Amino acid sequence: MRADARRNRQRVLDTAYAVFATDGIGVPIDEVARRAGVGAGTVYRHFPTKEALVEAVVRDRIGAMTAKARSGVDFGGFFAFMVEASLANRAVAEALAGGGYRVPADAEAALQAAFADLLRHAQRTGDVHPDITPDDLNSLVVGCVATARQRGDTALVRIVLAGLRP
Amino acid sequence: MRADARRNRQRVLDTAYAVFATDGIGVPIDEVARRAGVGAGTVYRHFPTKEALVEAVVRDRIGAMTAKARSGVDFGGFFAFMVEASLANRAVAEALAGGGYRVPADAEAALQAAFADLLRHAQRTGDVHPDITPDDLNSLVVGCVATARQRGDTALVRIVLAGLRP
DNA sequence: AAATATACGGAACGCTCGCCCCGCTTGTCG
DNA sequence: CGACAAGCGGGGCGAGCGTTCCGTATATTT
Repeated sequence: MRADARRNRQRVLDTAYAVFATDGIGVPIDEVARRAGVGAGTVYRHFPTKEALVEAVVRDRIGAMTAKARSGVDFGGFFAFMVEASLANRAVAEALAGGGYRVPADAEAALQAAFADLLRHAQRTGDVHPDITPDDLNSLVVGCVATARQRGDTALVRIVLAGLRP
Repeated sequence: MRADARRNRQRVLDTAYAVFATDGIGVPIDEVARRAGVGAGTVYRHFPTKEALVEAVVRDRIGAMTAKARSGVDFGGFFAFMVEASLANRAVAEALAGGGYRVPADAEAALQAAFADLLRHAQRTGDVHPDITPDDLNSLVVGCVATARQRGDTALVRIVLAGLRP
């Protein structure tokens, strides 16, 4: 691959990352191209569809979340981290909520598996009610993100965590 | 106003009510017109913009919620009712979440006032933690709706209500 | 029944946006 | 340096949607 091509690809990716985080997945590709200082055709040469570009960005973020879950944080801390990350990145919030674009299945599965491990541990130590399932958690994260987005803070995560106690 | 005009207006309103409830605010006006058995021009004669039509529908639903809040239900029951109503009516859920179209200010204010009264009472009787504010509630409803929509049930409302206890 | 205002349907317009195409530029390699 | 492939920009196409327009139809009034 030619050097300028690789450079442009990275520029597009970085720009898309920033733009999608701020303005969400709805921004036109032309706008991403403009801010990256390239033509729309260049974007489409590197990412065959808009969805492919979104997926590249979201996959990266979900991967970072999974890594965080494996880094030794506790359950509550990770829950708060996910909500904060979604608040800081609108594209992630929209993808998790299932609005149109989907999170790549394998990345989502890895995240959920990591989250489920944290949950199991928290249930063993008595911090979380034993009836809660991993599925419940995903829904709760979506709800907390919606709440946090509307308010601009994550204060209400505490309420949910309090409700999860045995 | 001519008799057929009044009839058509009602048909459009009823159809919009059903279509927006099922498919959300995103459905094209042409689709509403088609299902109502009228032309698009007829819709626009009775409702100058799409937003006006949406507002008419949403205002009605918010009004029904406010009436429910004044009907003597308790706090938890009303909270669950709001979430269920939003789950049953996608347009309401989207309007409350602030996605694009706005709830008419006066209708929203009336609902919030009614909800705040219920909250105060619940706090006096010791069912809800005294630090919770009416604003917190609105956010929580949005979050619970997002959760409920993703899962298709409202089981997780209990978790939030549990977290609200003193 | 004739006259008139009112309402109707749906084609058409303008705009946005995802995506494609093609003439030109630029990096790479002998 | 020269030839050639690889890459680039941005105008253009088609689809979807909100909104408008106007020739036709119908309710109302006398």
